[in-house]
Amino acid sequence: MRVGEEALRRVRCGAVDILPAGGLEERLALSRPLRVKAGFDPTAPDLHLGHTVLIHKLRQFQDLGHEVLFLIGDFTGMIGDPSGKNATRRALTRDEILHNARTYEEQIFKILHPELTQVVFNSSWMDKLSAADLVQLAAKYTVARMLERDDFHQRYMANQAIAIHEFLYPLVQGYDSVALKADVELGGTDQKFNLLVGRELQKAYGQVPQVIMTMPILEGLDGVQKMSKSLDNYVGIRESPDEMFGKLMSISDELMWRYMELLSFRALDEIERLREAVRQGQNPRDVKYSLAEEVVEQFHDRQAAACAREEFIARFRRGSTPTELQEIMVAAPSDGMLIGNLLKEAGLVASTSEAMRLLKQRAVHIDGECIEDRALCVAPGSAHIYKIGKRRIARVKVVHKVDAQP
RNA sequence: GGAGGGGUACCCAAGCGGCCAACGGGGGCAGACUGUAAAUCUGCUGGCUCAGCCUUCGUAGGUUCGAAUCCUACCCCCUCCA
Repeated sequence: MRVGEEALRRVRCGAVDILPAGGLEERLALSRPLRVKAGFDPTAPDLHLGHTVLIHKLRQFQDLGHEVLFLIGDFTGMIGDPSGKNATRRALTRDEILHNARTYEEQIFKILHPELTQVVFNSSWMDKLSAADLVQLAAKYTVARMLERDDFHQRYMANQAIAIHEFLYPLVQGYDSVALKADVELGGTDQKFNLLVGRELQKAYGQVPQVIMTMPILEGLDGVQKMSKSLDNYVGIRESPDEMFGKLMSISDELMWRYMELLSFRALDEIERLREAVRQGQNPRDVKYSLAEEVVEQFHDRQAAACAREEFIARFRRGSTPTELQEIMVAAPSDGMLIGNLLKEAGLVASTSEAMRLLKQRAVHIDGECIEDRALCVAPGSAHIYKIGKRRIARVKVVHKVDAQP
């Protein structure tokens, strides 16, 4: 295997840090498949676009014939990485983690080559580690060096608590690299410290330290915080084309460029051209359309992406009702049901109080007609299209309730 | 072990006997506008049989005509000193 200039450029593209300098070139020159590791915390059952920045990079390594070690941190998940957070994180239960981990495997192969991917769980070696082994591991690193990590440092300086077990996280993650004999480890920029600990530990265990590579962190839909399930600012890779498309259209015009860089396969100069066009007065909406379409296509297919676009335009630009309507059945007593209760029963609102508010705000429509009368009583036997705001819409069929015999 | 600070709605955070369903900000939702579920502006944001009623301010009691606000006990979190 010869290291082509082009291949090297592709692998390096987008990375923030590659350490040590020149290390990647050396490894690639070894002419054997490298063991490329990336770890994922199974804290949420769904992978989202934030993860794909890293997974795309893994895929590029595979395209060059290297082997990917997709590590599911089921053991570390129970510690909860405090990286980038200003507080200790809640530890997950074993069941939650196992459930989440299982769904990961189904999802990653939308991007990765199965035959070049090894899915591994760090519990498989961590569970075997004895308390003595763990003490030995902990002896390989010092408190002072641990406190160098930015978030630990800040919390320490701010007199905020740092639990002892949080120190274990970087150690265990580093030990994973030892156990896997990783050649390269990828991670987000917030993982830099942990990745470096991996190098130290590999050295301490007599291995050649891995090359580390950090990728930018993708901001969530709010454009400020990192994309994460817990902040509900994410686009899951298993979401429907319409949902994905819509969510991507909801990002701000500014954030769109960031997504373009990190999620699109477009060449940099093409992105620059689009930027210029918008500066010249082209509607950024149209650029967003094409971005959303490209991303949907990555996880579904071309046709689904085109449909999603059509659907979006029809629904939000022209205000027409979606082609596929959700149908909801609600059972009402024979003398009818108040509109507030009906909306709640149909699951369109969380409470009758919310229904009342929305009625007052002129947000409720039945068959396109705005409803303001909170005393409106809907008799069973009817079926209409109920719309609340722009996005909540369903055909609600009101049926007769079978009264329980006294 | 000792001393101190704190637990308020989805989150942050005011309030410290009645004007508190609880200031303000974030988030969310809705309306207007629009070039988009962008931006901007406005409103809403505990529940219900909704111009009224019911339940919330760590938990359980108590004082009072009346408590998130005072008292007692308990639980939890944080800091400092050992």
